[in-house]
This record gives sequence, C-alpha cells and structure tokens, in this order.
Amino acid sequence: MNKCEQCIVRQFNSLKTLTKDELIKISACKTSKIIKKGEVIFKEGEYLNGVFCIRDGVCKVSKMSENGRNQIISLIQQGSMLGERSLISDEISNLTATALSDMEVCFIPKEEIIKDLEKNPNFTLDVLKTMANSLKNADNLIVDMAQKSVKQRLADTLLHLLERFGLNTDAAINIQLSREDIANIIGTATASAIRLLSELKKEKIIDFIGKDITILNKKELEKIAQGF
Amino acid sequence: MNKCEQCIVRQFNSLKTLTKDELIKISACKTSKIIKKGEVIFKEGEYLNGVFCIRDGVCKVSKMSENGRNQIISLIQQGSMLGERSLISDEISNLTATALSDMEVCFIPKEEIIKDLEKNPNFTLDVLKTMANSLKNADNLIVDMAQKSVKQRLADTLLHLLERFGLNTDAAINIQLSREDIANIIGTATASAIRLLSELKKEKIIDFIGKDITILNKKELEKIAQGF
DNA sequence: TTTAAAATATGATATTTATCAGCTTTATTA
DNA sequence: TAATAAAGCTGATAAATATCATATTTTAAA
Repeated sequence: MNKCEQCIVRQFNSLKTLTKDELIKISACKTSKIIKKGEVIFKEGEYLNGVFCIRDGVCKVSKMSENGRNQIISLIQQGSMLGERSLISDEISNLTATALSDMEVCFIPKEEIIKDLEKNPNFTLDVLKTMANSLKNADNLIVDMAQKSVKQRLADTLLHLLERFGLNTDAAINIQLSREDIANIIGTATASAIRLLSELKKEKIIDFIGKDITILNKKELEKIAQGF
Repeated sequence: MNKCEQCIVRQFNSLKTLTKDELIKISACKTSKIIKKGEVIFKEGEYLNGVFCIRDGVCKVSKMSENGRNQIISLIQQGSMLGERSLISDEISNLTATALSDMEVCFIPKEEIIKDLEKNPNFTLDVLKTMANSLKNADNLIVDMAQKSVKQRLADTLLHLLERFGLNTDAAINIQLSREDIANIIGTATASAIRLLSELKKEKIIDFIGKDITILNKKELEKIAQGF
C-alpha cells in the first residue's frame, strides 16, 4: 500500500497542510481503490463515510434534475479531493461521481478527516479556501447557464476543456467525452450538442475524429463564447 | 453604537461562535451603515476590506454576464454575512450586492475576521459549514438553470420566495421585487417573465397587484415547477 | 399637480432549442 | 468475426424564448 507521506498527489489538495504525524495516521487507515471507466464512485443520496483523494484519472460530478435529465457540474481530476462538501455538512451526497477514465483513488474515513479539521487550523483554513474557490466557480457557472446561449456555452466548454486538460499528442484536447457528456456539461439535448459541434466543424473552427476534438481557430471560438 | 455582544443578529451567522472577548474587539472596530433601497453595497471587481453583517433588510447579489445581462445569484437577508468568500480567497469581489430595501449593515474590517479565523477553530469551522451549504445551493441552482424551462424556474422562484420571506398582511409574498429583478433571478428576458406571470394570473395560479404577488394554487405551482 | 421617466403589459415576429425519426458508424460481446 | 447494442449524425418539425414595437400604467421629479 502506498504511503500518503510519499504521495505527490497530496501537494495539490488540502492534505498538503497536514503534519507528518497526521499523514501517517491517514496513511494507516486509508484504502486504495481501482475504479474502472464508467463506474460510479458515489451516488446522489448516498451517505459518504469519508472522502476520496484522486491519485489518477478523471471523473464527472453530476446531478439529476427533477426533469430526469442529468447535469454535469464539474470534472475532477488527479490531485483533487471528492466528497468534502458532504462530509463537512454531515449530509448525504448531493451529487454523483462517475469515472470518465480508469481511476485510482484513496478513501479516507470520515473520523480521521474530522479529527484533523478539529485539531489542525491550517488544514481547516485550506479546506475553506478550496471551498471558497469552488463557490466562486459555481456562481460563475450559474451566470453562464442562465445568460448564455447553448452555442456560447459549447464554445466556453471547449475552451475550458483545453485549458484544463491540455493537448494530447495529436493536438486534440486531452480528454475523451461522449457527445452526451458534452451535452450534459452544457445543459442541452444531446442532438443539439452534436449539431452545434458539426456546425463548428463545417466552419473550420474545430475539427474532430470521434471523441478527439481539435480547436483550429481559438480566436473565433472565443468570440462565439462571448456572444458574437 | 450598538454592541455586537448584545446584537441578536449574530445568532444567525458564524459570529455566534466567537467568544465574548472576540466579540467585544469586533464591536470596537466595526462601523454601522444605513443603506438606502437601490444603493450598491459593493461592486464586482471591488476589493473588500472586510465583511458585512446584515442587521436589517434584504439585498440581491448579482453578476454581469459577458452578454451584458445581469444575473441575480441569491437574495441575502437579515442575519447573514456578506463578502466572506472574497475575504477568504483574498480576491476582489466576484459579485455585486445591491439593497432591495432600506438596510442596516455593520462592516467588520478584514484583519479582525482573519485574526479570528486563525485563532478560533470553532469560528473557522462554522464559516466552512456555511460555505459548504452555499456551495450545495449553488450546485442545485446550476442544475435548475441548465435543465429547467423558464416557466419551471419562475414557479420554483415564486415557491422559494414564499418559503424564504413568508407572507405579508395581505397574504402576498413578503418581498418586493421588480419584474426585472424576477427575470434576473430566473435568467430570462424581462418581457418573458412578465408574460409568464400574466399567464399564471390568467390561470388563477397566482394573483398580483403591482409587486405584491399572491400564490393562489400552491399545488399547481409545484406541479409546474416539476415540469408538468 | 403636471410632466417626464421608468416600469409594466402585450402583440407580432424571429430565433433558438428540443423532440422525434430514421439512418450510419462505432463499440461490445457472445 | 458476426451479431447486437450503443453512440453519433442529420433532417423535419414543434415548442420555447427572445426581440422589437408600442401602449398603458405607475412612479418620481420639477
């Protein structure tokens, strides 16, 4: 079993603020899991007995609307924590997390995190800062969802994905999403997302082969994102 | 000048976790302000040198989209704190706060709050819990904005307003919002919001005189909110 | 109180987006 | 590898929503 004290991944999340002793304790009680692409890490309504630290891979965090349509709220990748919100509120999970690639995650039991929250103010403050940042992002997303057209949101999404995941060796955005996933990020019907992608391709603003999407004209895509 | 130690309002926010000494210190450096309906408390892009504690009144928290349209993210009322997010992230404000009624707010300088965050873990943890709750609400709003129709969102909004602000003496929802504000909560054009309100009135699901809106058929409104 | 400005209301129309159907391509698995 | 399922694509159409124009009502200011 890998040791948290030696894990690079913790540098990217609040665990970096823990002392060596605290890390050793976590290391002793954590469990590692391999999660296959498509598998659910946790479901909306489930009670989480701890948090997840993502060692490798990417997952989507989503929620069903009352209409029975699925909305992806965010993509979470290597280095991030998952399930902190529910732990802090001591509530069942509000969201569902599903692997978009094969993943390696560590599960840290609730009691251990709570102990650290109570004893280590640096840790609490770092969690607080992370959450403040998530809240800002969420607020911005609310504005975009409410005020931008589907086409704008698609352009936005492609630009965000590029920024977040970079390029693969073929100069395509380095993440594989189904058309349905893309639609569920944007908040539109799958058919609409497909149609708009095709249009962008026809206009030579993007190109794609299967799930590999390449941005050909970033300037133009930025214009579309801004509503022109 | 009113003393924080004796102020009822702090029971409703994280200040309730402060010790008597800490409260006395805050009391000594805080300033009280009267803010008239329509006045701006702080603007997007402004650097906040502290946080606000709302003693009386209601304000809207909003943000301009790139399209130049305004989106109201939340309504904040008596008892809540304002500006915590920016303080914790040490960033300029992401949002604009505007009074919807005459208000009385106290301004607490940043240094004082930071001191307490560093020294009082109960305070930090309570702020964290509050923020976790805001994040849940924000996530849910993202889903609604992305997946629900304008009509559903209007119904939702009316029900939320009722729950949040209760009834006035005329059995109308106890908050006065312009049609534009309602549209900016829903994320739609003002004309569309007005039209849908008129429809609901025609169907005898709501009634209104000016800005006073009464829900006549709550069951039916709930059905609409759910998409029927 | 009169006047001007702002907010509200509603019709006509254009645009955006969803839905549904049918087809093709790609992936899965027996 | 053949069979089947799933995902992707596109056209036709319907529904939702925005926009614009204009009228009316309410509010604020002179």
